[in-house]
Amino acid sequence: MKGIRQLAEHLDISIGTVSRALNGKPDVNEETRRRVLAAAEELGYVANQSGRSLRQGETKVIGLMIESSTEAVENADNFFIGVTSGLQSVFARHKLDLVMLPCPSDEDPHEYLKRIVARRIVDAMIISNMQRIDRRIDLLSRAKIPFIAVGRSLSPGNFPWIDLDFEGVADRAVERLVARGHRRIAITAPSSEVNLGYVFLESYRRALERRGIAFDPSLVIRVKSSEHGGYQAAHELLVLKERPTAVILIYELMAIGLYRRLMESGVMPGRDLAVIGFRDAPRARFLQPSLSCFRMSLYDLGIALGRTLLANMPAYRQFYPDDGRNVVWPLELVPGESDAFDPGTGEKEFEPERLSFDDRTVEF
Amino acid sequence: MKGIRQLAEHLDISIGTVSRALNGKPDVNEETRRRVLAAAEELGYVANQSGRSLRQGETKVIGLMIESSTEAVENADNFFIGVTSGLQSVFARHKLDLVMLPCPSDEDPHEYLKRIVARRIVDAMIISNMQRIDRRIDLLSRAKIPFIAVGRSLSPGNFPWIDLDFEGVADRAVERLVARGHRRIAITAPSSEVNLGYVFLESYRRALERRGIAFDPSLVIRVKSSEHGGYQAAHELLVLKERPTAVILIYELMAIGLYRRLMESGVMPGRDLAVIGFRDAPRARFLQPSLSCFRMSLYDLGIALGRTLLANMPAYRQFYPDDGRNVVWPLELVPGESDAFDPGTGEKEFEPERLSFDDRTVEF
DNA sequence: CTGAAAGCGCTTACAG
DNA sequence: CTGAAAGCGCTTACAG
Repeated sequence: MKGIRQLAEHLDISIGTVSRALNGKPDVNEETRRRVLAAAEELGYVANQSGRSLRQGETKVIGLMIESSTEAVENADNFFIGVTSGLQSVFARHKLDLVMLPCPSDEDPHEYLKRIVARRIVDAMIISNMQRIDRRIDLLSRAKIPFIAVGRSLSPGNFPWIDLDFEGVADRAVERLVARGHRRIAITAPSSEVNLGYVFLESYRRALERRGIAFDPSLVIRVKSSEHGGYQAAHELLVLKERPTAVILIYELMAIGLYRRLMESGVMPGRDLAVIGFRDAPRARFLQPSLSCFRMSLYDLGIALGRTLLANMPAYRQFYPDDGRNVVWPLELVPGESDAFDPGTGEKEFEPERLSFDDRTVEF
Repeated sequence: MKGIRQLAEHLDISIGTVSRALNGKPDVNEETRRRVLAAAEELGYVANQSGRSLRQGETKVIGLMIESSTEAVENADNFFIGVTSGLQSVFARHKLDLVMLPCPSDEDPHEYLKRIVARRIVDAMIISNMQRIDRRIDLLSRAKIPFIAVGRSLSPGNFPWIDLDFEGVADRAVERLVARGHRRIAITAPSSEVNLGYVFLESYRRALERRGIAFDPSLVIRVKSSEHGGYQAAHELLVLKERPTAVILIYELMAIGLYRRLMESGVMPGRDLAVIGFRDAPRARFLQPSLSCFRMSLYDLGIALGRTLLANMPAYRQFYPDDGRNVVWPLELVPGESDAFDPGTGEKEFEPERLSFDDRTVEF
């Protein structure tokens, strides 16, 4: 089966009628529609997207830009594939397809996006990994391509975004640690210009301030946002002259590297150092002792992103009258054992289970 | 800037000449070309892809289908993002763009692919997660869409694929373990119909046979190919009446869950049970004791996939005369500490470093 | 309810 | 070397 013309000839009707039948237009005889649908199904006809797009001026495709730099990939930890399901469940209602657009690591993200946008491959974009100043916002605004950003940016202009509640995370983490008596609380921060690093650090600083604790720049450990960065962060903590009694991590995977480096030095998270992680990545769930961290539903975030994006597209706005913009997405604390260390007594508050390899419960 | 017409009017020449200049056709005055290129750059003109595709009958887009079922996602562990870089480096030479097409988890992968193919969104496909019988092969062959599969399948017909060397992995793992005196060697296998499970299991069976060891079905542990599956696998190993002394894992992330469950029972990999893992996932690198496993370059695999795919596309075949099909991709053994256990003496061969939390090297 | 025709933005024989 | 024109496969006013 080639095109609509062949299908029309096969049915001995005009292509216009075939098109109308296929697209559910009301002014088609039901019997005709039935025949058309049956023939299309039988012959496996599906409209060529280029033809449709050219005529309609829209592609029915929405792009999710993914940075494939090593660091971004490490961080992602399936963040995007998780969000994807939620996005698709929204888009499916409107027969919109989602494609993930990986920016080659040797190409400038701005140039890549420019090319994709100019070629009109997609009707709208979802961008993430927002930088402190992110020129992509200006690019998309000028090109009048609807978009939504996963994350805020200092770049001027109003634009729709949804960001994680870094303020809430930092505040609750500090609150929890201070309640246990911690005063020297370190924090990790990304070494790049990614905006969330600034937001998180500023939130941490304010959380300390609210509790009358002076901000100490030496307790801000700048490392790559990766497992290896976590390893490095632990190393830097261990060599600090005045060591902190607690550390708050950014990025889900840092905890794994941090644990490893600490344990190499015989420092046990939750016993010798309180650790609070960020998002509970699937990988991190297997850490021992269990990590106190924050949880969110990637699926629900995907739905919110999808709805907010569509609410910003003229053709779909009507379906999402209540979906505005600029949501701060809450995360829920998942208490674990990693922050049980009490700096006052120098002891942990409770005995984490199954810590020692000698605590055998099955004879082998 | 809208279309080529506006650009042509601005330059006061015909759209045909603009098109030829932009597309590097030889029959264009160099001065004219220079002017066209400059104006396009200045006005930010890029050809509308739908127009091109419709006229040329090709989209210059290659799709990488991704299954977003929970299990597939868990397994992926950034496998695809790793391969993506290699693919893009090949495609970039031909101005081909790569898009990742995530199949919604509630949609049948076959139907999804059918829709994508029929809509002519891509010129060629890369498919993976091959099933024992995989109807997508037939679908793509019939539709005459060039494709390459990451993985073999029993489905009939010749088709290009590249698969990992499961035979080599199984054989070297068994060889290594047998050399250390193991006779009861368990293996994990996926509980699904994914073809690599069958290939791996058969390879393991033959590897045992070559060394005169009887195949024992009770030593085949069927679990989900995920961290949690690894956890379950360890559990099943622990309750076996006649316990194995070694286990070979499939899928990169299983090791993490397996380690956890073993340690909960005081069973130390490398000391009480020999463990050999599959691919050295970034996550698994942080395991203690270090995992003996197999390594490969995802980037190089991506390049090979890209070249082999293009060698199967009429328009690009000429550039890749030497790239055939059906490569079995080798993996390299990375010896670790996890298979140091000697079943004869019941002792490990060497003391894995930094195993005990009491082996402190830094005072805290 | 249906058909004939225009036209979306391109590329490419073809004529000059 | 350039321009005018055809046509890729659709959808959609428009006429009947």
